[in-house]
Amino acid sequence: MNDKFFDLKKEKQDKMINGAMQVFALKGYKLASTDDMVKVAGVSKGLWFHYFVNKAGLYTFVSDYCVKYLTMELSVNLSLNGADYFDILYTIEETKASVAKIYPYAPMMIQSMEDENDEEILEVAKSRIEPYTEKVNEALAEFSNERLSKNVTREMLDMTVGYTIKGLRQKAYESGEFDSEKYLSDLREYFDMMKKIVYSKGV
Amino acid sequence: MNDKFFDLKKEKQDKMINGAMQVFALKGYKLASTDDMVKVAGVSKGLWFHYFVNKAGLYTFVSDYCVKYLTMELSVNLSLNGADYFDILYTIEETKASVAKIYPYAPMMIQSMEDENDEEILEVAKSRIEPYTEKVNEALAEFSNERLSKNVTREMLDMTVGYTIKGLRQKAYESGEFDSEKYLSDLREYFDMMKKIVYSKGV
Amino acid sequence: MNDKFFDLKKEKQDKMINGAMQVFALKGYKLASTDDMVKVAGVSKGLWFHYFVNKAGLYTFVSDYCVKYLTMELSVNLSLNGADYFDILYTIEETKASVAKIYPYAPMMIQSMEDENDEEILEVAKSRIEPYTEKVNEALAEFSNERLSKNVTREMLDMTVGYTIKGLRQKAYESGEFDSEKYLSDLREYFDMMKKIVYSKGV
Amino acid sequence: MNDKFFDLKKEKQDKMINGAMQVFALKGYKLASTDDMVKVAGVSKGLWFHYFVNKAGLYTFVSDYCVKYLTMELSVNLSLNGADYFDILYTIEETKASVAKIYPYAPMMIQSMEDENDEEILEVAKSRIEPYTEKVNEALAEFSNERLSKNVTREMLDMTVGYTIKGLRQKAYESGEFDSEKYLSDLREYFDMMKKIVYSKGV
DNA sequence: AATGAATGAGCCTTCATTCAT
DNA sequence: CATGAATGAAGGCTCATTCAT
Repeated sequence: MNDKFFDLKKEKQDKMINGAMQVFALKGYKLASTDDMVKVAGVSKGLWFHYFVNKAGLYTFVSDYCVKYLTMELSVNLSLNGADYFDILYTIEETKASVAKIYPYAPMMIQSMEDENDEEILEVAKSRIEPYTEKVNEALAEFSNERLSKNVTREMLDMTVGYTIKGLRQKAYESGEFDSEKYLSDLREYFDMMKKIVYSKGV
Repeated sequence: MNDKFFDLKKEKQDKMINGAMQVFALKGYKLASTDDMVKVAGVSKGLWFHYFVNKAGLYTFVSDYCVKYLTMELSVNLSLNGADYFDILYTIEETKASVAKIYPYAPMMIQSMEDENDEEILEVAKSRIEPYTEKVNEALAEFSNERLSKNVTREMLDMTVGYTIKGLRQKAYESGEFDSEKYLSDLREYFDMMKKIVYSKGV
Repeated sequence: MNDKFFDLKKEKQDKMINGAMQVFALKGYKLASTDDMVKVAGVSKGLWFHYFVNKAGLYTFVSDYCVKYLTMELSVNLSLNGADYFDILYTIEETKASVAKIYPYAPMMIQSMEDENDEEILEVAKSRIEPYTEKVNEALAEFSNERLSKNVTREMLDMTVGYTIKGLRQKAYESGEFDSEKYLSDLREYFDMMKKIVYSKGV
Repeated sequence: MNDKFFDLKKEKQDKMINGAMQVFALKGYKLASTDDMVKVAGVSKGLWFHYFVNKAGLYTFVSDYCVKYLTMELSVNLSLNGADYFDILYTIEETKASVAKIYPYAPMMIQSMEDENDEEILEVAKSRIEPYTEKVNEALAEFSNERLSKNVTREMLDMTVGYTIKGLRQKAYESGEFDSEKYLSDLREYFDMMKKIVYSKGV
């Protein structure tokens, strides 16, 4: 990319980042069209290529930016946190929800990257998401499995909770915009239930 | 479509159905290219149009076929079944796995139809899937919520189980082909855990 | 072409000739599709190629056949004829109209050949029509220009009469089928008028 | 269409209009290929669609433009005119010939529109030509039939003159380009003859 | 810096032609 | 002899990318 992008007014930078993120997140790499971005961001076609060389370069930048921004926010929020499994996850999703205030499609972009399967960009998508995954795993590592009911393994829990969060997130985008409120309240309800059934009684 | 398709040798019919199903399931309607299908099924470009008029016609046929085939199989398998929530679901997924023996991408096609969001074909995708959804709901209606622990609502259960099944199914396709064995064993393990934690003790 | 075509039952030969003639005459060489001919003649696609090798071969045969048939008929009809300019022309067109009883699109085919401008078949179309033109010219040569009013040259007469006949013929096909009656009566009316205004008074 | 077309340099606009007009006029709607236009106008394939959406849009624009331009010119030239039948017609054709200086295929395009029979575009072709037909009829209405010889009806005259003009126009294109000089001189000669034979003596 | 006109490779679709049955 | 399934080249159209202004 062309670093002079950062010399643009922050406002314009964000308009472009948001535009690209929205289109990439909603349609995936291949179906994201430059014309869509032109319309959504109100920035001429040539400019995208001026700063980001080509579509792949733009994707690389946006996915990178998205993950870095989120990871940074997580660094702040997670450091304060206790070690309950669901509280950690809630904090993470809460952080995403707060990021969505500035970059409304960031949570979906993260998801979109995980689901991306276009050959051309696969490697980029997968590699960029790693720092985020790592951060999450690191945080969850603090949680002691001993608190789990003997009926529940940590692997099973990670799996079902992971898929459920993903499902709820997609649901939160159903209106076209990210519904923060609904998302967090759905999550809270789900986590509350889970706490009751996966922890061992004595706790 | 051209009904003479059914006069072809069953083998060729299935080669075409499987080819189209694979490409549609993996890429979605818009990104599914006839060239891909030509490669995958070893059938020339013109022939698809000879039998199915256009891409939308092919999608309509394949999605229809896929759901009808599955629904038929479900009719057989579900009729024998008792009323345990997870047993019903397992039977359903077991049926999908058995359909995958003949149409390896049928389970993913069903999923793909639910996730489809291309304007041109949206209506078709959504309408074709309904008979299946109905069948499933009908089967699950037999299950009495009274058996659930008071910590668990039926809505929450449906939600988390639904998302988890979807997740496991996607995982089963990670190798490129549907891994039936792994899928059913993953499901079994998950369902076993769930049975222990969502049913009320006395049962 | 494959001469075995003539071993077919006359009825089938004519069905094929008529079918090809209709489609070529109505649409011109390039837009005439084999599928149309299949539909119109009720003869399978392969058969056309079996007897005529390719589309150009079929066109060559049909245009040739058409002109030869007409020329033959003209030989008969014109031999009986006196030497009035318009009577000769009327006889010619009357002959075409009678040919149309058996090959309804023959008159239009003749016209279509004159108007043909597809590169691939141009040469064929132009060369095949020559015997007919010659025949007509030969017949008209019998007419002595001396009868014309001094205001009218033979070239001018040929030209305007030629264009007008062509126009009336196209009009006669407007319904989709050749309207023999109307065509001849239009011609008669036109010729009657012309006789009155182009011949010198004394005649 | 995209109105920004009119922001192009007049020169390029005309290159495109002429290119499209030439190919449409010579081949008719269906056989007119964008590749031909690319070659003839030296303008890339994508650009036609950038400005005119699709082939039908381009035809609509060109036929519209062609008729409007001609009708405008006619408004100027016809207003000065007396009421002789052939003088009116000559002025009309003279106007076409002058339009051909800038848009060489405009006269043929007008003819092509009248002859067009492609289903997809039929309605467009017929409707666009109407203002021109009206204009012509309006002008000819000024002419009093009383001047005609009793041997000649107005209908017959309109018919034969119409067909002859059409024929001469086609002839004027035989070289590939419109031969204005030849066309007008042919017309003049024809009209001169006609004047002598269709008007009643006393005039 | 910013714009959008211009290009051409690629995809859907049609249709003459081939060939197995 | 007859059929129509099968093929692939060509045409309409889209879209990432380039470039003159």
